[in-house]
Amino acid sequence: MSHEARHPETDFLAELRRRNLIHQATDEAGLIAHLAGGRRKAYIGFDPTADSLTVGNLVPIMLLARFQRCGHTPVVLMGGGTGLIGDPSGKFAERQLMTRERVAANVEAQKKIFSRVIDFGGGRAELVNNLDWLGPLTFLDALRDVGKHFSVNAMIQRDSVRDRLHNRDQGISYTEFSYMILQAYDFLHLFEKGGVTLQMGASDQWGNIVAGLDLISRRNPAAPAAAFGLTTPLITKADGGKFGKSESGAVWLSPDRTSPYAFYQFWLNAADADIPKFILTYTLWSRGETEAVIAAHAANPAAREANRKLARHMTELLHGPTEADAAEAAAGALFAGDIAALPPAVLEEALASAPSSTHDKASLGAGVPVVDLLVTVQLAQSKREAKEFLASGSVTVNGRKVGPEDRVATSDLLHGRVIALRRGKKNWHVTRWA
RNA sequence: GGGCGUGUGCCGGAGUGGCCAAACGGGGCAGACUGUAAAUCUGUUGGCGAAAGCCUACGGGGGUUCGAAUCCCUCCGCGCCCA
Repeated sequence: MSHEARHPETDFLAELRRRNLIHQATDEAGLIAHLAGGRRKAYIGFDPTADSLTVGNLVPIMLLARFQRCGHTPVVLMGGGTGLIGDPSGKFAERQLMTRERVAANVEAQKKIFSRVIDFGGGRAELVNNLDWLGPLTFLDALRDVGKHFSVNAMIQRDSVRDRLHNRDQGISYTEFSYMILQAYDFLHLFEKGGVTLQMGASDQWGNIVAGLDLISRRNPAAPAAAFGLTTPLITKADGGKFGKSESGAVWLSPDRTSPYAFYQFWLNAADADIPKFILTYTLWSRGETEAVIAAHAANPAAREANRKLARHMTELLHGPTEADAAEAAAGALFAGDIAALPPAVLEEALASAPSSTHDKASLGAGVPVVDLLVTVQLAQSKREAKEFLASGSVTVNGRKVGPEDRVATSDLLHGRVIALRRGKKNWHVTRWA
């Protein structure tokens, strides 16, 4: 792993500013001095709402990685406790509670992702679960020690709560209303017991972060607490679309949910106008490198050099060099040339990471209608849709355009075992016959 | 508690007894152009079927009618006004 070097910058805030990653910060001057004063600890919380995380979570994850590369100690906070309650921020409706088993399983599954970009060796980073301290907390203790410091008057002013209070469709339960108290308590706990002095997060977490700082200062009225908050801006796309969605839905960070191939494609397909921003926001490249790549892209976007480098970098970071190689090879084989002309070994290797399925070779004898194949392989949702695709000339078999009446047969097999289907410009599917 | 209004496809929003699987816009998908880009233009957008057609669908249930998203009853959600 290339956890070391590569990131010569040591001034965390300067690095973030260069990359336009600071949205809001409390007492920025104080924070600069604080970080300059030694090795510090900062944390970001992650909600275990699913068994994986998406590219939408990548900014905060990378934020911790950057923090580490600047010589500090990142702390990953898993919301094993708060996840049992549910964050009302940004939600228009009360959510159904997840079971304890579900939350615990999600926490375990998410843990794996962090070690890909953060080095947990030798105490260089920490991973904690707030269930460890929220679990034992009794209701009475929470009300006396924590709740007493919160003003309901202030709490109902919070956007996340106010929206729900004024929303005629959905109110907010006492449970979700209490969420911010728990999250504030997390900061207090980590500050007092763990020496954590900075909480970071996406801009929608500002309220929760400030609530934590508030609680810390109320609990320590004598000493002005050296605790800080920092948020990153919301990542938007140039065309106004939501970042993090591909044709097939959300882009996840674990390979079982989004294959390295699809992950690579996601970055490769970034719009020109988004490339500079994505490079600054997500890569770990040095100042020189980011500037060079961005300049090259501006000079000749059609070469797509920046797209490829970005896709390669991100895929390697999350899935490792071997998977990145495969994704790159597949992209080259499927989009850059004549697939039918590739030698067997190259083809086999190139397609290793592309979506695929296995079929019975015997059925090829009579010929399999492409219409049916498209459906079974899920390149089309229904037979009617499959016919539509075929009629509009959007389907190819081994790079050859086919029509509604066409069938695939033994003669279509590449090297006796593979038939490559494509629907539309970018949707490939490799069928293997045995 | 009373009155008025409203609930349509992925979303917004027309439609007020047959011509409605439902105008129009957005989004999605596909084609052309390209660079696996953006913008633009074109087509398409419930399911099954080669087709005729059949099935499911206009908040839930029931009814009137040859025929209902459209009329009636009732229930539910939401909004506004009065108490």
